[in-house]
Amino acid sequence: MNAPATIGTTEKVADAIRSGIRTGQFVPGQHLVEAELTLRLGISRSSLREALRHLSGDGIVAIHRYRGAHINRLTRREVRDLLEVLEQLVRLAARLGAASGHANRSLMDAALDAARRHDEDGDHRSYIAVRQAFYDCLFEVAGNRELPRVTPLRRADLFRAQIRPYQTRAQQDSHTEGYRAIAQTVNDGDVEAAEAAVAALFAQTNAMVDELPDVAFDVE
Amino acid sequence: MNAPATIGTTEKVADAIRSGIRTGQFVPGQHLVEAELTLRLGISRSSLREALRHLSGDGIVAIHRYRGAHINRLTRREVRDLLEVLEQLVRLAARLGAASGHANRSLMDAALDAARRHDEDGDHRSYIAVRQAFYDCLFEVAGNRELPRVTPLRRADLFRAQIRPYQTRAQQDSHTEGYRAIAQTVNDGDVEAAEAAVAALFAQTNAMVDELPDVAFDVE
DNA sequence: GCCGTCAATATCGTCCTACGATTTCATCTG
DNA sequence: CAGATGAAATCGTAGGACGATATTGACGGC
Repeated sequence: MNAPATIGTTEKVADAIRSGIRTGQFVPGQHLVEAELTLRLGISRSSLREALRHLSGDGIVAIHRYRGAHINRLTRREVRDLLEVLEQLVRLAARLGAASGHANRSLMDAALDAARRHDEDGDHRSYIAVRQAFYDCLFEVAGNRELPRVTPLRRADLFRAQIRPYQTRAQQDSHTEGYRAIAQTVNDGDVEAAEAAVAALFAQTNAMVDELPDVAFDVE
Repeated sequence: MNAPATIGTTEKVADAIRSGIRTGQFVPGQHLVEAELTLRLGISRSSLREALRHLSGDGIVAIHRYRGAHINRLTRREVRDLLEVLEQLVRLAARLGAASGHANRSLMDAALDAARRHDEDGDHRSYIAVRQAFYDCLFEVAGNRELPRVTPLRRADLFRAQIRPYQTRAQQDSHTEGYRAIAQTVNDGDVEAAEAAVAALFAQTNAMVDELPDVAFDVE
């Protein structure tokens, strides 16, 4: 009864754009012309505009009156602010997950498996899958249903898309390893270690942001 | 250049509904019939639907396919989850605000003034104004622009609306005093005291939630 | 050659109508 | 009274229309 009986056009379109950002089909800063998108996606303008309005609420697209919608492109400062908030929420999730002893071991195991698989093939697509699976599991284990709603993961996808050209394979692996460390400590039920693992991951990410060139970000 | 040149219909409608929730014009659980709202607000169905889609992103209204939109009504558990997340974000804001020594004293002073004014007249409308002003100031002082975006304050408004009939004047005053304490500690630049003040406020709110009757919440 | 003005064009914002899809609800039947 | 049934209400999506505004490129003055 809680399952969405059928999926609506608006959601499909929003998902298409969101996943398009992750796959590189849409690039941050890109202008989204309504007429073109309605043709490409085979939908009406009404549905498209509803979807864009939905995405603008998540901070994924920005809508300027009479200038239309474009995929957001974050400034360095926006990224820093985003990471600062994200860290708190992920830390809370890790804390809750570690504290709930009866946690779904199997879920985190799945994330660990995904991480291992990533180590093997090392594709960018699999990196995305690992990230997605990791956070899904973490929120599931945390058991707080508000958390996935407010956590700006989709907005963080923008950041991921922006830095992709400048991210080395080593950095990616290191990041995945960070996920693994968090999953491990959460699984062990070690609250303090879990929080420390989250802090370490974000410290690393923040350091990377500091080293990235200006061109990776939008101008102030 | 960063100012929204003109305000669009969609935003106006969304604001109307949001403020309608705060003023009691719309009540949690209420079914929103498109035809009626378009008449009441004097807008087209397209604009209304865009606004509703926007609000659904904030978790203020829920949209079920072919059954329309209704103002969300939170369960006790949803409120607990919401408060848990909210506390972390407000704590971050307080920490940042207290740490940034050069903070806008005048802003927090305004919040304090509002709180004092509330103590005098004690109207519910002024309570809302205090709350709004307090959080606006806090986020301003914190200086993190992602914070106001993710903080589920609008969703907390739903909670406020639900518990209004069960909240005593003393509880309201106590809550306002909590705002005052946070503002004070942030103004003083005392990071630890600020975090403690936030924790105290939420401990109090959580205790209140535990004591509220079941009828104040939506059924599981 | 550079800069401001101005018209043409592209695009958006809003309103409107239409119609199939689905739920809701009163009614009928056994 | 339970379940079937059909009408009404409501929603979801499509598509067209038109004014409003931003963008672009041409034009002329300096």
